[in-house]
Amino acid sequence: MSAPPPSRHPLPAQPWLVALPLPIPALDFLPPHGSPLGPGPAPVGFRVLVPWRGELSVGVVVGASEGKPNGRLREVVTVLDERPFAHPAFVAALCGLSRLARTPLGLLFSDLLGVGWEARVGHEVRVVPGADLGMFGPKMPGQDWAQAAQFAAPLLDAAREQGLLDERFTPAPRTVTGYRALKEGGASLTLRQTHAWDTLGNTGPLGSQLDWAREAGVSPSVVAQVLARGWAQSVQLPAAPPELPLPSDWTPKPLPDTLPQEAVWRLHGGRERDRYARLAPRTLRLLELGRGVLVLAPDGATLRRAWEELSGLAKVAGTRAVCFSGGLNPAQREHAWDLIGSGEAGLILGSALALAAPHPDLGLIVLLEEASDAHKLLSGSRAFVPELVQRVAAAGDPATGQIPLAIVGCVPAAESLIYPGEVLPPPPLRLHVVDYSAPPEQPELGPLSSPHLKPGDLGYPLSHDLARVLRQVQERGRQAVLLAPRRGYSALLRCPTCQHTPGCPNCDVALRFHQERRALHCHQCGYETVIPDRCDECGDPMWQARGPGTEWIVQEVKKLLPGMPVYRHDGDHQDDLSALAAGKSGVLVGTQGVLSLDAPPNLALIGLTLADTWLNISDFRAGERYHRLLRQLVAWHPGRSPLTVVQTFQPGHPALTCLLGGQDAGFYPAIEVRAREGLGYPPHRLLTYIEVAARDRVRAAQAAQEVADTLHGAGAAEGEVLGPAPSPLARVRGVYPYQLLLRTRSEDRLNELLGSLDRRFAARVRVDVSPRGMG
DNA sequence: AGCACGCCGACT
DNA sequence: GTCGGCGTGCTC
Repeated sequence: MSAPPPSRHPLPAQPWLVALPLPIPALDFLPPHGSPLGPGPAPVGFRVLVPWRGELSVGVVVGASEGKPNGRLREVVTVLDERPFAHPAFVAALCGLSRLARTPLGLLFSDLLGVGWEARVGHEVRVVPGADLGMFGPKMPGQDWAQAAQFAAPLLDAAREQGLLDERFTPAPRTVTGYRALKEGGASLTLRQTHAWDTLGNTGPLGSQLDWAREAGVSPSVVAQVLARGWAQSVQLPAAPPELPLPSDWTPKPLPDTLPQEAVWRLHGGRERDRYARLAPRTLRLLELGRGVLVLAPDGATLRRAWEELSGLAKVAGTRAVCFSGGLNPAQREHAWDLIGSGEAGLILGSALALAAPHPDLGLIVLLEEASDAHKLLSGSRAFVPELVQRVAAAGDPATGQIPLAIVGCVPAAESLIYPGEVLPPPPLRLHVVDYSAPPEQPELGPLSSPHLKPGDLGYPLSHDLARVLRQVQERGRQAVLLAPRRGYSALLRCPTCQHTPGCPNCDVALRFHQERRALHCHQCGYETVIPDRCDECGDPMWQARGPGTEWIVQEVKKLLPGMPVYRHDGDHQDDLSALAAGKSGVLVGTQGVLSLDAPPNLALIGLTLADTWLNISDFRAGERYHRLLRQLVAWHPGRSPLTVVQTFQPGHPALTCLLGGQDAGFYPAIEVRAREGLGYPPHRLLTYIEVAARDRVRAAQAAQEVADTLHGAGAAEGEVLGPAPSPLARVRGVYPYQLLLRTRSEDRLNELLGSLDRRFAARVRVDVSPRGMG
């Protein structure tokens, strides 16, 4: 950070590879001349300032350049850090993924490094002694150091490129605007104003006019007058460290550490709190040894609960816990990062953004709910966090090697079963299945089955069984939660005469019906329209709703239980649930998102109104996802086991029946692993999704075929390439996507095949090496 | 991502 | 004759 002496290095230094937060590959820059870091190895994970399009931009050093030094390279202007800003294992993981997935490294960095892209430095410039900047115009730096901000950045860069600019950088802590008393002022002050001025002089600078007024015991208008009359001025003061979320007081009672010692291990089953209790002794021991523990959660709700359960351990171990996620403001992020990098905070809990955490000695990474789809980033890189976490753990520390990885969650992903570990026993279960498909002589599936129902007389969308227990909930003043498979009133609106369903003009999907807004809404692109009076196919004025959504269920419950408070919680609408949280009787209707809330304390009943929606998705993970939802539901309440009613047309699905059979959380994933063997699905093969899309349908189809031909030309075997096929949504946001799937045995093989696609095609080609939620 | 360059349609 | 659409290519 000090001024580089204006001497030139005689040796041609090896360029550094620098990632910028842009969707481009890492670029080469020469080390800063005169820097002590110059001739040594590239400072991986350190941030640098580099010339970029006439200005300066922050980048992260990812390694030494492999190519031969190109004569026209620019130099790094300064190194911003004194220790790695991103963990070297994180950098290595991103480089590896970037190579395999053909994702620009900069895109991965901008998605996954959530702090530090703003250089917090003072920047001063002057002309190199003896040089003349006159050719750049009149307003250029002179012999004395001056703030760089006064000069035009492109002109400074031109001088920099010519080697005519001397620059120095100094750490610039965050500041806040404050107020300081001046000895001399302008117009004279009143009595009160003099008092305010006096107070400010005695206390020293204060952070705001309001603080100042409060301190002096006067009204804010008085201090404003002191300022206006020139007896005080605003100054930049170093900002106090921002407040970070407080750790919880709670610590789990000490248990012996019986967890595995392997490099990668897992812990599944039981209730969430049981798993944290088992994890606590290992975490505590590592923290006491001064090592770091990083816990990664897929979503805000899981992170909040992990923070509740684990953050109290840090204090016991004599260190600090920090929470790092998108919820922090920039000042908090910088402060938390500083605490991590210095080793002051040993326990780090966070979202994917915490994966870069530069703790100097990580002793364990804990990945929560590895099967959750929320681990799939929705932003540009579409990275899958568990895949990255594995790479980070494997890359490890140059000194200590692989970082141990613990995979912890409700139900193991089929991919996790290869690792050693433990499955905790399931919590007590009270489950009742309502069979919508069955004639009445079906055997009883639970304590509340009604053997005398006639077909078609089961009740829909609330079955008679569910209605009866709902009435009991009301009579006894208890609480119930009903899950509907979707928001809105119903899945779709259909003409009973001609079966026509209004579709989205942009996306070729059926529009969802929203009763409340009297609107048809596309859940794909957001298109919204009013409900047409008549079917635009046959002109019939009648419409019929199909497939219950939250609005419909709310309406049914209100009809069934007059006087019972009914609340709704979904993506469109969140009622105030404080009455439920206080234990008052009521029914909550929501989508799967209600699982991110704390279970209502008096919960006696959970109803899954139409389970089949989780199975009808054409995705080979549908069964796994459905099973996980069921397990999460029955383990939701931390202390009791509410009656769970599942209404379904497929009561024999193993994802459901294995719960009734008392199997543990590892049982169903093992079934999945066996079933997927013959299908060539993960974990037996790596699945890669390739999308070829263009505005013009024919061009997209031809390019997709060309991609397939290229893969076959590169030696792809029968069964390694599937497709191309038009996407199930024939048109999305105005483009026609075609899709291909690769099923490869190994990463090397995948890399080989993808290598053949490293050229231009007549349509946009996108590769996803960890696809989720597709057929 | 931005931003420039470049090549074809509707307009002051 | 230009203005402007977005396809293609580059940034060290």
